[in-house]
Amino acid sequence: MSLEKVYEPQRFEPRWAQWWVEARLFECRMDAPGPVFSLVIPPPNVTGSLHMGHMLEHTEIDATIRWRRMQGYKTLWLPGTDHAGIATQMVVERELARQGLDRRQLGREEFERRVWQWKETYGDTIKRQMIRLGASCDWSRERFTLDPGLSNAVREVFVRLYEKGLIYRGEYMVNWCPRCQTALSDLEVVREETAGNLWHIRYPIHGLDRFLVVATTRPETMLGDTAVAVHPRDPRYRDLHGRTVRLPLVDRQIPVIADELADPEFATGVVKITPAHDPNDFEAGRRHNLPRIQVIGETGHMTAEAGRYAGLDRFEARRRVVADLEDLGLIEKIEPYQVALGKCQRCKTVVEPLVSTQWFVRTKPLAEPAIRVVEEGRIRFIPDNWTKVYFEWMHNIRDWCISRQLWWGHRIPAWYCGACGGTTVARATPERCAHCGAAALAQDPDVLDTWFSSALWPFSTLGWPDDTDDLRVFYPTSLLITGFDILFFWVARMIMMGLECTGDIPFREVFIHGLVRDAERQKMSKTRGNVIDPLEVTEKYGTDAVRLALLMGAAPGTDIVLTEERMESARNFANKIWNAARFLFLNMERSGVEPCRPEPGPRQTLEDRWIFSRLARCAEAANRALSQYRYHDLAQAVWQFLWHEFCDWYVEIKKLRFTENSGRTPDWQNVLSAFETALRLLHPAMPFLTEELWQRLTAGDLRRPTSIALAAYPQPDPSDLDEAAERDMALLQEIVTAARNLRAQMKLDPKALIEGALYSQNRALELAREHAEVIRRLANVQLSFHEGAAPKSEGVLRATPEFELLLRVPAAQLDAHRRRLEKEIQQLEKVIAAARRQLEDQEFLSRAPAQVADGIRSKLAEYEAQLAKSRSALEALPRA
RNA sequence: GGGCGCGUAGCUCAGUUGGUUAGAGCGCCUGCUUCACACGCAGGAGGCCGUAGGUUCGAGUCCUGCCGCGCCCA
Repeated sequence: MSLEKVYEPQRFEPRWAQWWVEARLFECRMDAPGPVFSLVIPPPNVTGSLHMGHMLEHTEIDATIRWRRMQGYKTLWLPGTDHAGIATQMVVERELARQGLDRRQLGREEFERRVWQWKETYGDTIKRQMIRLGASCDWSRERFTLDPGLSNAVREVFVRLYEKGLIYRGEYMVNWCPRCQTALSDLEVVREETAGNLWHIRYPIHGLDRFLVVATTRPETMLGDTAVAVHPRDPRYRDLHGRTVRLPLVDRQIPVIADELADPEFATGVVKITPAHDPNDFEAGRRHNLPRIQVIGETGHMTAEAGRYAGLDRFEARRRVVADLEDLGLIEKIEPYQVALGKCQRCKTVVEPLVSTQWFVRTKPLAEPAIRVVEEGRIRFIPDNWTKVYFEWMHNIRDWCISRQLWWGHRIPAWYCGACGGTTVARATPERCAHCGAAALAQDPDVLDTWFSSALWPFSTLGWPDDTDDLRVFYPTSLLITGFDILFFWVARMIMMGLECTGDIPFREVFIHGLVRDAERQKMSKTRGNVIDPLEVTEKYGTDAVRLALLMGAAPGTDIVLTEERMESARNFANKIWNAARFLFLNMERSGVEPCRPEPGPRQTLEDRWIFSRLARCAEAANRALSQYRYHDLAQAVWQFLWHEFCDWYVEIKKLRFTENSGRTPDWQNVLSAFETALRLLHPAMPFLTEELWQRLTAGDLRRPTSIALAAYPQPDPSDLDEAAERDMALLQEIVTAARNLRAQMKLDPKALIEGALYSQNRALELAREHAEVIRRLANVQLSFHEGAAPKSEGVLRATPEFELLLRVPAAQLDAHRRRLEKEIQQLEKVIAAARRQLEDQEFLSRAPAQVADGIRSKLAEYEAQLAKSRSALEALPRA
């Protein structure tokens, strides 16, 4: 029965983690009662492993879902993983490269087989880690984006959108990653400010002995220029409209066109137009019917169109082009220039804008209803400022490139006819071309953007497009908890797809959590080497401690700073609770009390009335905090209650009440009931510790639920609130603190029982007399009690509006006390002056609510009384 | 360039609709091997709430400018 002296979470956390899964505690039964609360996990990358960001996210989700479950909701937390196309393919390709293999050598089928193999080997890592960390999800409903059901949903959506004209195929400029060999969506390109140059190049004007100087950050693309543009109203160049210039190095005559793309303010005001290698130029090329000359190929090497530069890497080509231009005297100048380089999110290779044929989602029609549901408040973002970010993006949304030149993912369900060239899009692999009936069909080799399947996650995981029980019961889901970094990637797209496919919103609330940072407020990243491994610190401090450390910092709208100190301090809290329990168990044995059903007894004492009143307030705060995703408030509320109210005062006072072989007294009933309730309040934040202690504490209760996770979450009972008890207790605490304070000031021997006297003409006197034992125990002071004011005799006096406390001490070391009194008097004079000034202010009196003025008046009276007492305490002080 | 946000104790952050001596955790100082806990107990120090104005009887809280920092989008 007895506990180890120190909290050692490693001894019990793995055991409960395993039991929770084996006992299938968190699998949602369809016949479970209560209102529904459902949530799908933001699916982690199947081949990845858990990092601190996941742990924060899962801790917040888990706290919320455990709370709802305890409140009696029918709860579902649906777990699963994402196939993460590019990332996973990269990992496996790297592995192949180590064996000297290339996916092209293996062929598509064999490569896919290898990736699946990889998934089987490493795909469970995340799951195992989540289980270890206590995530209370329903593993019977675990999903993977490439599961047959989910793949079916992907096809269904693709076909539907294609048939509605919301998915189309076309030749456009896309972001191409030369390393990954695939197109990327705009979102998958990250901009990085990089030091570069602005090269000013002279283009000889045909028929004139002049140059037109263009400025560019990418000189190698000049080989593909098919025009130069000036602003139509730029007076400097008006005479040149319609002329041509000779493109150096390639000797091609290209027109000078007038287009607003040219910014007269920027550099020379002349811009070269390379329709095949720049999105703006691509559009300009269309406007002016310019040819597109592709000089850079898919691997980032120059094409045959680049003439003598053909075959060179694009950056090498840049050096050569610049050198050659310099030799020709065609470089006017080179200025240093900051460029926002687009890089591949995955591999950081500089992205090459290329024209190619890809599949796109027409987003505008999907965005409109998705904007409306947020405007109407049917979906709510928390914190609210994300709403604006969402609107901003949605209003400026661009079509979404969804095809990827990868082998790992959902194959695009489109077939091209070898006979008529027509496209057949179908749910099931078609036998014949839908247009000409020919059997010569070849499926599009590409796969879909991973986010396409992620966008369906809230309903594809529940069985859509079939009309399943799960879908009917759990959709729309109640909540989504995720990070702001995937607000556009994922959240916005889920809303669009949810509305389009199911006709309903995918979730009602979206809580956006912060980023986990290190002690220097740096983002945690592998490249910085400042990552904290969740499993490692969990091993060191305990899962509960790491969870609490995360929650303590998780104020909505702020990032979370996670340091060793914080985890240590949370671990100390766990140890405190552990030892409080240890103390109770030791004393239960002495008193002959068995673990049993905790039910409160009659409240005969002040401390009992007080603790249940405080407990009710704590329950109120905890429930409110959880309902508003204010996890730091939850942590703060239970911490304050358990440590600074329950342990520091309540248990200390109860030490007076416990006697040997007393049996189950009302004191015991109340202590155990209060502690058990507090454990339930704490459970969503610290599931392991609370389960361990609760199981032991209630072992004798045959009617209890099998786990604290299934016990009721405490709801505040207004009848527990006891203002009088709280006032009395506060007064008693003030007396004890005053005595301790004086003792410390006087540097008295902590072990010596000191004589003292308490003077008061109100409640404090009676209260202190009734609780003389408590004061003696907590302050080591033996008091006598007197009505009225303290005499101006010798002694150190602590004066409050309610009482004066006098301690008899040797007339030494009084200076510190004198200084303290003088400072206190000074401070009081200051606030009294301020209060008086305010009360004499006619404008304040006439405009401020009477309540406020009265408040200040009574405060002033208090200050004045206090001042008088502090003065007399100072006078009473014997001269040293 | 456009947008969003932040600046409160040495550090990290709370501060609900403007109102009564501005709070917490960590750190710091002093004293304690008090029969649950030194991962502890008790006491204490420390803040012109970035800056300059404005609104108001009253501003950490609302408005504007400035300084510094961060993020997102082009």
